[in-house]
Amino acid sequence: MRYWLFKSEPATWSWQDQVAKGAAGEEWDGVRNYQARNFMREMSVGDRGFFYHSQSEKAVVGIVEVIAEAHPDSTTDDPRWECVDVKAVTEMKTPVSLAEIKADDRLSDMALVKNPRLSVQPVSAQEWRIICDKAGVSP
DNA sequence: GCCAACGTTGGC
DNA sequence: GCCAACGTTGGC
Repeated sequence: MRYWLFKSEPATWSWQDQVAKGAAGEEWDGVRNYQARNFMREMSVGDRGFFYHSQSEKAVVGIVEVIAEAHPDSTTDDPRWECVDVKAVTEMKTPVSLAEIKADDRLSDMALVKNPRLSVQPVSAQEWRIICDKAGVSP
């Protein structure tokens, strides 16, 4: 199983919206970036991902699970764009802020820090554990 | 609201 | 295939 991070503007698609979809989940549509799309193509059902709120909040707020592998993005006719489906799994007891992530030397290699514009990115098993620990949830 | 960084587009 | 222009993103 691999770990990922999904970034979303809460005004467009928030953690609360994701939770409201329940076990049925929702497609992670709207990605129009090749790097992000390629990461989604690498995902398998059962992979876990952090749900990150960009803009005003700038914090990891929850954990989602991949429930369908990459398929055409229903919001466009352009066959280049694909997306996976994810469902909400766990809400962070304590959201982990970007400032907190930047302040931790062990997390300095994260794409979130190095390439903040990449909307879907991989997370190492170690980074996963560290952030879950900060969030007060089990990995 | 501003600005820097980055990715994409289109002309050559 | 290169590069300039442009649009978008996201942190501050």
